[in-house]
Amino acid sequence: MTSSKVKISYITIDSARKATFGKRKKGLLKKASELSTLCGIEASVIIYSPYDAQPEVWPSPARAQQVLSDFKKMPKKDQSMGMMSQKSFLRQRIELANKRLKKQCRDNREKEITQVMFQCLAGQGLENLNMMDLNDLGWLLEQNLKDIDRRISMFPQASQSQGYATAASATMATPEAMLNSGEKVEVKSPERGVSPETEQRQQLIKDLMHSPEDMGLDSMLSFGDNNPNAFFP
Amino acid sequence: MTSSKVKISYITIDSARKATFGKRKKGLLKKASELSTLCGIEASVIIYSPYDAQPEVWPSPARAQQVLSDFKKMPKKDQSMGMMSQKSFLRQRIELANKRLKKQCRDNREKEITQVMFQCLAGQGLENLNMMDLNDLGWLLEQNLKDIDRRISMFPQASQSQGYATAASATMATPEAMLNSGEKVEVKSPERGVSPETEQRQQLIKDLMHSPEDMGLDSMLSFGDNNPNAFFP
DNA sequence: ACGCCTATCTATAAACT
DNA sequence: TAGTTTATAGATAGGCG
Repeated sequence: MTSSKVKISYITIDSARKATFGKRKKGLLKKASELSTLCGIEASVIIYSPYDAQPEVWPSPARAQQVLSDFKKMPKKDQSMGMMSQKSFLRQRIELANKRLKKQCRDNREKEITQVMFQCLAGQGLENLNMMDLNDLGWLLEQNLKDIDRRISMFPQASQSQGYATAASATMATPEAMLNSGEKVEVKSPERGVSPETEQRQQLIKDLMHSPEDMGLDSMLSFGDNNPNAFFP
Repeated sequence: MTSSKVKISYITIDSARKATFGKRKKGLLKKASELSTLCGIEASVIIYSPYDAQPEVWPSPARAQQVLSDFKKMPKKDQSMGMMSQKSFLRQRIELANKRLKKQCRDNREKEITQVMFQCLAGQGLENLNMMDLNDLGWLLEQNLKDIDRRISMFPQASQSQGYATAASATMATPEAMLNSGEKVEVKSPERGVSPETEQRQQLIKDLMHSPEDMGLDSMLSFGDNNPNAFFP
């Protein structure tokens, strides 16, 4: 059992080095988490080793990045002030956290509605949706249509063969109208049967989608930064 | 004398929290450095607290950033490979370190010569310059002149008086030529201290300077990541 | 190689200056 | 309030199964 004072220098024996690495990594992360908890501060540890495929990042890549970008965003004045009061420091952090939370909520909502949209495309109908969902769905469709229009307008001489895409945009370009008339009624009485409009639209959409799987429809319709690996792309 | 088992939860007493913070921060950084040394790995710790104006970043902002950007630059294949051998891991790191060193050398050389140029403008004359410096100075002047020409040509009716304030700060572009002569020797000892050549050159430059102490020449000539603000510009 | 154990070393909470 | 001391909790090196 450990007798010598443990010299801190590179361990040449592979197995011993790996063992030590495992233990000490664990210890370091624990210490970091304790410090963070005890003092209510933000901290981050990055360990980049050949033993792990990905670098170990505590508490998470996103948090680590956040700490940095938050700091960058802070007004110069605060940065140079000798020491913030604990209070203003915490307030600062709370504000930023709230901001992030809001953004997260927005993104989640967007993903949710995107799901709904695909369900509709798959023929689920809009009957079970409430007002808010319909509103958001409308918004989402609008955004997507704008995007489609923009893309179409990039072809200076759209030939007939692209006709369906154009038609799609032309036909669907009135999501507000869609929501304003027939749909709202449905919201009030969700139990009602499928309206003619809905069926018609479903058919239209199905017709419009020659082969939904082969083209990157996903990438065309999704937006926002869905990349969970933004930190290590 | 510590008796209780120390619950890990936010310390409400300000003074105690601050004291603990100081101790534990120190401990954490020590642990990190030990881990890094013992296992020959790259690690980084970021501590963002109201007690320090700047976030504490170990071993240095630049290193921290480097670890991340190095990783990003790695080919996908290596990232997904379960575990690199220690050897290839180290080779990878050495390559990247060398690359950085080369760039640093280039940048330093450029700054050196820029200094020389200003000395000349201040009337020091060219007597004390050796062949290499003269060559590089020539190159730098050429670059600056080209830049000036380019800028002038952007004014349809350029007046004479746009002058060299613009030119001075512009064009710090990468001179391939600079790499070819003396610099390569230094590359062989990556991460290490300042080589004799560099020292010699530093002396040369200092001799050329009116007042060596008033301008941060050292910081300009030194290698590695001495810039504490690089991470948080 | 992997996990468990325990003697020993290290970090640090609390007391004290 | 900050630095120093000291007793103890916690981390871990090396041994063993």
